[in-house]
Amino acid sequence: MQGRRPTLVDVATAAGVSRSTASRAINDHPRVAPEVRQRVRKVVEELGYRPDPTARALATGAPGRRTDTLEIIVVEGCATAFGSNPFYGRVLEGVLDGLRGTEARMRVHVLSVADAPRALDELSRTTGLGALLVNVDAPLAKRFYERCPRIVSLGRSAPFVPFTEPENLRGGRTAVRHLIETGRRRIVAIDGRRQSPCGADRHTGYVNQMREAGLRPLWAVGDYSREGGVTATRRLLAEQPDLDAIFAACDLSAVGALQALAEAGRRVPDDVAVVGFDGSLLAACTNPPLTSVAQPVEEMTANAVRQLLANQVTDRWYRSFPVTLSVRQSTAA
Amino acid sequence: MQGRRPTLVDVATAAGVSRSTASRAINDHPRVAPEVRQRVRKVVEELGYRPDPTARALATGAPGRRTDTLEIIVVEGCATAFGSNPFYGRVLEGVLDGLRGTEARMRVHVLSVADAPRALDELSRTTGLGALLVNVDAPLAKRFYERCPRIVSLGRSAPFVPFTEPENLRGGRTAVRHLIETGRRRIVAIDGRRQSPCGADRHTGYVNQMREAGLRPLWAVGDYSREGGVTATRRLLAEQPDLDAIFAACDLSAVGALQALAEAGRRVPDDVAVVGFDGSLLAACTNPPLTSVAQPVEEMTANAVRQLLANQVTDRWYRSFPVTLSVRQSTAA
DNA sequence: TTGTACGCGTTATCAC
DNA sequence: GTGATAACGCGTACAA
Repeated sequence: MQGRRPTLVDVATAAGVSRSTASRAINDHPRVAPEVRQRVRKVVEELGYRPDPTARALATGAPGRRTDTLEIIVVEGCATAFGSNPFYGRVLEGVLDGLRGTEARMRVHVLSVADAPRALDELSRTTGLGALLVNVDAPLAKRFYERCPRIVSLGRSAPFVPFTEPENLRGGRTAVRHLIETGRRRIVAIDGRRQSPCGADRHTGYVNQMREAGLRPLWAVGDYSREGGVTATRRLLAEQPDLDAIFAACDLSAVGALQALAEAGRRVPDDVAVVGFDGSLLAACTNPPLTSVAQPVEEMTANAVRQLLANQVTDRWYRSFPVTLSVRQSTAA
Repeated sequence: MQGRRPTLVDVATAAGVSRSTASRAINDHPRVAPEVRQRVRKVVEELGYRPDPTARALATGAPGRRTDTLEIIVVEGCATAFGSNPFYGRVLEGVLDGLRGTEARMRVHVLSVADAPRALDELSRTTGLGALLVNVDAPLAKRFYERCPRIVSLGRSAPFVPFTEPENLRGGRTAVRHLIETGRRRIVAIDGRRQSPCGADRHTGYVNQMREAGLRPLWAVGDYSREGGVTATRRLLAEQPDLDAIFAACDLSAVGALQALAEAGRRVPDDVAVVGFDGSLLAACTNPPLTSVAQPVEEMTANAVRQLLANQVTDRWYRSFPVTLSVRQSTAA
C-alpha cells in the first residue's frame, strides 16, 4: 500500500464509494451528488491519484483510435546534432503537416548509433500506427521492417523497405552544372557521411558531372555539421589552394565553408562560389545568401506520413521528389 | 468480422490454437513448436494483425513504467513557425538531454491558437508522466494545471503554475548597455509578441535601460520570425532614419533586420549595430556573425524535464537562468 | 509444448 | 444517484 501508485479502487475505498462513482466524479459526469464529488476530489488530491492513461485508453478508445502515436525515429551520426541542423526541424514540420486533420500525434526518438539496435528492437514491438525512420542504416531498417511493416524510411534503405527520397544524384549534378555555367572550373566537394545513401548519391552526382565536363573531382568528407564544413574546407584549401567553388552536401556544412573561407581571406562569391544542399531557411540567412539545391523535405515527409496513416505503404513502396536549384548570391557571376 | 481490426483471438482461431500460444509465437517465446510458430506468423501476415500497444502496455508494463511519454506542447502564434525557428530545435534537444538515461520518450504537439483550448483539454486528460508547455498563454496553462499538476511552463505563466525562464528583463538591459558602451545612442528595438511574458520582459528591460541612460526608446512589434524582423526594420528605418543600433527580441528577427539593413544599403556594424536574443546557432552563421543575448535553452529545458520526471515539481516551483552576452562582429566597435 | 484462468486499471451498461 | 458487472486486448503463472 506504500510505494504502489494509487489506483481507482484506492480512491473509491478511501472515499467510501464504488469504483463507478469515483470514476464518474473524476470525469465530471453529470449524475453524481455534489457532496460525493467533493469528497472524491479531496481523496484524489490527498492520495495524489492520477488515472492511468493506458488503462483509460484501453477502456475508452475505439479499436482504431486507441493508438494515436506515430513514431519518428532518428539515429544520430557522429555530429548530426538533431537540435541544431535545420533539416530536422523541417522533418518535424512535415510530419505535423501530414498529421493535420488527424487525431494522430508524433513521438520523437533520437538515438545514438550505439543505442539504436536495442532501442529499435524495443520500438518495433510497441509501434502501432507506424514509424518514420530517419538516418537508420539499412540493416537496422530491414530488421525493423520485418517486425513492423508500417514504416517509411526517409532516404533509400534496404531492399523492400519503403522509402522516400529527393533526387540526390541529380542534385549533385545540378549544383556542379550551375557552377560550371557561371564560370567555375576548380570545383571541390564537401561530402556528407558516405555510409548514408543520400550522401553517397550526392557524391556520385558531383563526381559524374565533373568527369563528364572533363574536370578533376576532389572532395573531403564532412559529417553534415558546421564544424565538419569548416575543417573540410581548410583541408581542401590546403590541398587545392586555387579552388574557385565548393559544393557542400548540406547547408550547414556550406555555412561552415563560408566561415572557413572568410577566415582564409577568400571572398564569396568573388574568389570562391559556394553551393549548399537542402534549401533550408539557413541558406537565406547567411551573408551572402547561399545558393542551394533545395529538397522539399516538408512535402516528402508529409506525404510519407499520410500514406502511412492511410495504410497505403506496401513492400517496395517509394517516392522520389525533384530538387530545384535556389540561386542566391553565393554563386553570383 | 469485416472492418474490425483483427485481434489476438482472431489470429488464434484462424491458426487453430489458443490465445496463449498465439501470443507466445508472436513474441518469440522459446517454448513453442516451430511448426506452430510458422502457422501463426502466416496468419498474422494474412490478417494484417498488429498487436494493440495499449493493451500490451497495460498487461505488461509495471504500474510506473506504463506511461513512458512526456508531452511537449507548443502553441504556435501567428508566425512562430515551429520548424524554422532554431529555438524549438534547442527545446527538443534539451528535452532529449533531460530524458537521457530514462525510458521516457517525448511526444510533440504543435497547436494553432484556435485548436489549443480543445486540444489542451483533451491532453490534460491523457497526460501521464507530465507535460512541458511552450508558448501556452496563462489562462490555458492554468486550466491545464488544474487538471494535471505535472507540468512546467517554459516561460512565466499564471500564478502557481510551475515555470522556468531566462532572465529576460536583464537580457534586455544587457543588450542595451553593451550597445551604449560601444558608442551607440539611437538604439531601437524589435519586440517579440507582447502578449508573451518573455516578450514583455525583454521589452521592459530595453525600455528601462534606455530611460536610465537618458535615451529615447523606440520599437516596432515583431513576431519572432524573420519576416517580422524585416518589416519591423523597414518601419523603424522609415521612422528614425538615423538609427545606429537594433536590439531584436530573437535571433531570427535579428537575421531579418540584417537583411533589411543590407537591402537599405546600411553596413553592419559600421552604420548600424545589431544584437539578437537567444544565442542560437543561427547567430554564428550570419555574416557578420551576430552578437546575441544567449539563453541556455537546452539547459533550462533539460532541467525542467528532469525535475518533472523526478516528481519534484510542486506549486509555485520555478527556476530562473542567467543570460550571457555573446559578442560577435555585428556590434564591433 | 499447449491450454485455462486471472490480472492490468478504466470506462460503460445496466439494473436498482 | 449509485453500485455490481462486463468489456477493452493482451501477457503469463499455473496446471495439464
